[in-house]
Amino acid sequence: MKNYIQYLNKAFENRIRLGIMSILMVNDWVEFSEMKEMLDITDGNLASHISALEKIEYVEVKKQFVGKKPNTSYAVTKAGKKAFNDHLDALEKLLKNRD
Amino acid sequence: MKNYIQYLNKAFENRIRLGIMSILMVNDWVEFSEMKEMLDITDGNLASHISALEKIEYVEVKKQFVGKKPNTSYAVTKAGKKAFNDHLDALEKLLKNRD
DNA sequence: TAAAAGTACTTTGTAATGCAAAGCTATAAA
DNA sequence: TTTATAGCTTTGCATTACAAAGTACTTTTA
Repeated sequence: MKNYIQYLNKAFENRIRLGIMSILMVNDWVEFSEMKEMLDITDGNLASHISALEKIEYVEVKKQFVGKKPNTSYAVTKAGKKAFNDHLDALEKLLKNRD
Repeated sequence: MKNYIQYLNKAFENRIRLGIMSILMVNDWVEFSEMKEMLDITDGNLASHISALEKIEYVEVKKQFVGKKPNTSYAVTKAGKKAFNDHLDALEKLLKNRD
């Protein structure tokens, strides 16, 4: 048997980061507050996980004003998409292609 | 959108425990040394993760002698199977049934 | 028969991680 | 002028991860 766990991406081990990525994989540009509500976590907690994904360039940020209110939105980068798909492939192999 | 991350099982967040469970889901009674080799981790590390799964009764242990050597084997319990399948369902929903 | 090796842990120590709560900055609305 | 909103950052504490070393018992080897 091949050791598939080595291909799992440490960045996606945490449930919140898994949630963030799975949201961003199917939604272009999601707002901070929207994401916070979807995941049902504190703003500080979300900020720290998002910034971890930002630091490794899996997520990009857009800051703008909507009307007169500040608004931050997030999207997954190309590298983030690849990394996440690779992770899902590894997960699938781990779970199904066992011999 | 429903918040699916809440249904993920904390016990399976770690990659090694995910590996242990996915091995035990398809193999009845796997030996300590065999598992250690499959996962390619230190014996101490394996022992601690296994004992965490034992403590919550997702894994059961059988100690015997094979010839004259001590031999420890592990299997997933009924509760462990259910918990793991529930976790996989949650994962799948998180990743695919997004709306 | 003494030393080395194997099996399966347990203990120790340290670093990393997770998270809530509080604090902060800036603007805007009441 | 107080309060609210948005989005963080900092703090502090508890938990987790993991390597390395230690342990106990048995067996093999020199």
